[in-house]
Amino acid sequence: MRDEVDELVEAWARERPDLDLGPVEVFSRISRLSRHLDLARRKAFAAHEIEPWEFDVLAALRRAGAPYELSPGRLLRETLVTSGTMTNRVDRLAGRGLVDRQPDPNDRRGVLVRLTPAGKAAVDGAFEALLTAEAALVADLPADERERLGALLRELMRPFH
Amino acid sequence: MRDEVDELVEAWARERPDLDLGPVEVFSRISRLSRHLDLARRKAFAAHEIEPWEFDVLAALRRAGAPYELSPGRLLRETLVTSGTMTNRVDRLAGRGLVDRQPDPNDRRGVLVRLTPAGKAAVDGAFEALLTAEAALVADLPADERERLGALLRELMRPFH
DNA sequence: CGCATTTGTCTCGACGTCAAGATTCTTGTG
DNA sequence: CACAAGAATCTTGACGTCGAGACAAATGCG
Repeated sequence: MRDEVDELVEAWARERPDLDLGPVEVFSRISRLSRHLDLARRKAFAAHEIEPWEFDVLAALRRAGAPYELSPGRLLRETLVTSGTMTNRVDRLAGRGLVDRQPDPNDRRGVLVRLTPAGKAAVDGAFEALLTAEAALVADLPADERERLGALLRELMRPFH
Repeated sequence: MRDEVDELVEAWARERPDLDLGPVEVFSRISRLSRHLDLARRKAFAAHEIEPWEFDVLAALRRAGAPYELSPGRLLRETLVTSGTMTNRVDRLAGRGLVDRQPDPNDRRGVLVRLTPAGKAAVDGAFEALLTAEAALVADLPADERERLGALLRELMRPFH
C-alpha cells in the first residue's frame, strides 16, 4: 500500500539518514493531493465550461447570498489574488455575462461585482458537479474516518490563523 | 475551534441546504493548507536564497544520489511541469551555478543536468530549514495522530495512482 | 474647514508557465 | 543498411499573474 510519497521519503532517507522526515509524510502528501485536486476540479467543471479561477470568484459571490454582490477588494481577500488579477478576472467574467459591475451607492470610489442570473446558474451547476466528483474520491473512506480526517486537518490549519 | 473552512461550509449550507457538503470539509482544507504551505516554504527558503521552484528541481537531483544527475525529461516528470518550463528553469539554475549540463554519454540527443557542489550545499541547507519549519507546524499534534493523518492522506491519494 | 493620510480600484510592464512545433538523434523493421 | 517512426530537448508566441504605481474619493486630524 505504498504511494509516491513513500518513495520520495525513502529516497531522502537513503541520502540523508540523519534527518527526521516525519513532517514530510504529511505535508508532501497535502501538496501533491492539492495538485491532483486541481486537475480533478478542472475536469469536473469542464462540462459547465467554467475554469477553476472563474469558479473561485463566482462561488465567493454565490456564498455571499442575495443579492450576490461583493466589492473587488472583498473578492481579492476571499480568493487570495492581487488587485490587478482581480480586475482582469472580473473583466473576463463580465465579458461572458456571468457578472456585472454596479456603482457602490455608499462609496463613489467603489464598485460592486454582482452575479447575473446566468452566473448563478453556472456556479450552481459547477458546484454540484464538483461535489459529485469529490464524493467519489472519498467513497472508499468510512464516514467516521472521513470525519476524523477533517478534524485532523482543521488542527493542522491552526498555526495559519 | 472553528476555522476558515467551517465558515465557508456554513455559508454554503445557508445558501444550498439541499447539498451534502461533507467532502468540502476535507478537500477544501487540503487546498487551503497547500496554499499556506507554499508561503511557509517560501519563507523557510528565503534565508538560503532559494525559490520553491528551484528547490523542486534541486531536490529531485539530490534525491537521485551521487553523481546527482538526471535528464530533463526525468526532471519534468518528477516536478510535473512542461518541457519549456524545465528548459527555462535549468537555464536559470545553471546561470546561478547550482547545476550544469553534461552531454549524455549514452544518447547524443540527450543531456544530463547535474548538481554542482554549490547546488548540493544550497539544497541541503534549504531542506533542513524546510524540515525545521514543518516540524514546528506539527509540533502540537501527538505523534500517533500525526501518523494516523499520514495514513489517511495516503488512503486519499489512492484514486490518483 | 483645509490638508494629509488612507482606502479602493484600475493600469502597466515584467515574468513564469504552457502547448505546439522544430530540430536532432536513436531505434526497430523490412 | 536504409528509412520511417519514435524519443529527447529546445524554441516560440500567447496568456495569466504579480507588484508597483496612478488616480479618485473618503476619512481623520489639527
